[in-house]
Amino acid sequence: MESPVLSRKERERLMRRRAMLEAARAVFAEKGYVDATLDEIAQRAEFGKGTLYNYFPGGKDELFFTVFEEIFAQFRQLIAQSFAGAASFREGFETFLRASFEFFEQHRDMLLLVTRESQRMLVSPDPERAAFFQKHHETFLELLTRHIQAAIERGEVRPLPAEAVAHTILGNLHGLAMHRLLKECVASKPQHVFPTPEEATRFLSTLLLEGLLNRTQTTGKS
Amino acid sequence: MESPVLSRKERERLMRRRAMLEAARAVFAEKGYVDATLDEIAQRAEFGKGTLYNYFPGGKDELFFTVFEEIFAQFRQLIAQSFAGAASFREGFETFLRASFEFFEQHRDMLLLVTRESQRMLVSPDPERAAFFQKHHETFLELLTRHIQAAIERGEVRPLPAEAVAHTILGNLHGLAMHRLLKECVASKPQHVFPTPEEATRFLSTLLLEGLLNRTQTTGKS
DNA sequence: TCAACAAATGACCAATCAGTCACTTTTTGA
DNA sequence: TCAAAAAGTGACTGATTGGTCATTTGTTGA
Repeated sequence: MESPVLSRKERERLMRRRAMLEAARAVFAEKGYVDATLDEIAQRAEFGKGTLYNYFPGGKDELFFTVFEEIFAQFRQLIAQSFAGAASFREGFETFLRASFEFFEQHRDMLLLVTRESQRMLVSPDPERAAFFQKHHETFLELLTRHIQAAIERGEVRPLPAEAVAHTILGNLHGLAMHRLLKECVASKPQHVFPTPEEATRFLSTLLLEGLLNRTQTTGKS
Repeated sequence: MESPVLSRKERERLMRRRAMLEAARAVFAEKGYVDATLDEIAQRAEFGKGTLYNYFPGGKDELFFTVFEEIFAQFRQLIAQSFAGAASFREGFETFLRASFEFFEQHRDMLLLVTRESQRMLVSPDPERAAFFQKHHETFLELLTRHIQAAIERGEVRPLPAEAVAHTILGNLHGLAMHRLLKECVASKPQHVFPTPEEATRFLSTLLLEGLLNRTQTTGKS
């Protein structure tokens, strides 16, 4: 990002850091914050536990926060790119949904990690943790709110409180992604409801943009 | 429920059980499952820790599951009552939303508890916990799905997959309740967006039933 | 080659806490 | 009244695990 040339040592150090973060992400996703142990992360990264502290002096917390910083940065980028250059709110919105479902499908471990920890941390009794997650959460809301507010002013979207709409959209996205993941995991029903990101997008787009009420009743039924 | 007359001993035993469950609920809500300690629960209930094991031989887990059984039972009742006797889906749906927001407002600790633990437990690595929460989650979905499916068949609601709609509704409900709670807690913005359950209901009802898109564009703007 | 420095390591320590059980207190009913 | 049974108790134990640091291993450059 800043300096184009790094010494071999610096590059190696970054590689090791990366390996540790990958291991941490995998273990956190599989076990959750509390049940994840530094021993397992160290083992998975093929380092001694002490070495972790060379790279992340803050220990478990620093690893955890860093993992989330990266996930959140990716998601912020996803929001920005989806709406950039869209001709209408609807178009940007559907691009955003599609990209998100694809993102969660490709990074299932992140979805699990976010589900397991993000909501929980928002209301953590530890004020530092709560503040970290609330800050990022608000950033997402602001990014989305901007586009929604603009769409409302253009008359594309109903005049509802934009921030609440943003919150709703994020909640729905996460909820539906989880719904798909759960349906897949719970053995009783083999297929999940929306096999492709495209179908999930259509469903959520229809529901949120057009509403639940049926507007084609004019012909009557049967 | 079964026997109308209980001996004094039996009644006293039930009262003590109740006190322990109240204490457990409070501590779980405040600290979360992992950080809640049996010592604190015992102290809060004004019993020795050993006594807890007389009433809940399964220890921490049994206390936790029992607390959730009760919350879930209350919420099932709330769903059933809301739709019973409603003239239309819309009416039942709005009653359900209103009752839910009021429920969460009165039982803030339950909302926190559910937020903190329920999602997390749905994807718990412990299969027993995951199964317990998935079972209850599916029951909620089924209850709602029934009403939605009927509304679709009556032509009141768009022909969308009913179960996915149910999932979406539950997610939105929880999400908006959390949004209100967070706005209240985070000091930066003193007021929350929807001060009353009624306003929250109107917002969510409009959004989900009518959709985001503005349908009053015929007059054009300004 | 090797001394000086840097990095890696994992045995160890201290803290936490669920669960146990030998002991104390209360209740019972004869 | 009082012995036996029931209920209550909290100090203790064993297991877990985040974090430390003395030691080992590897690297550098003269």
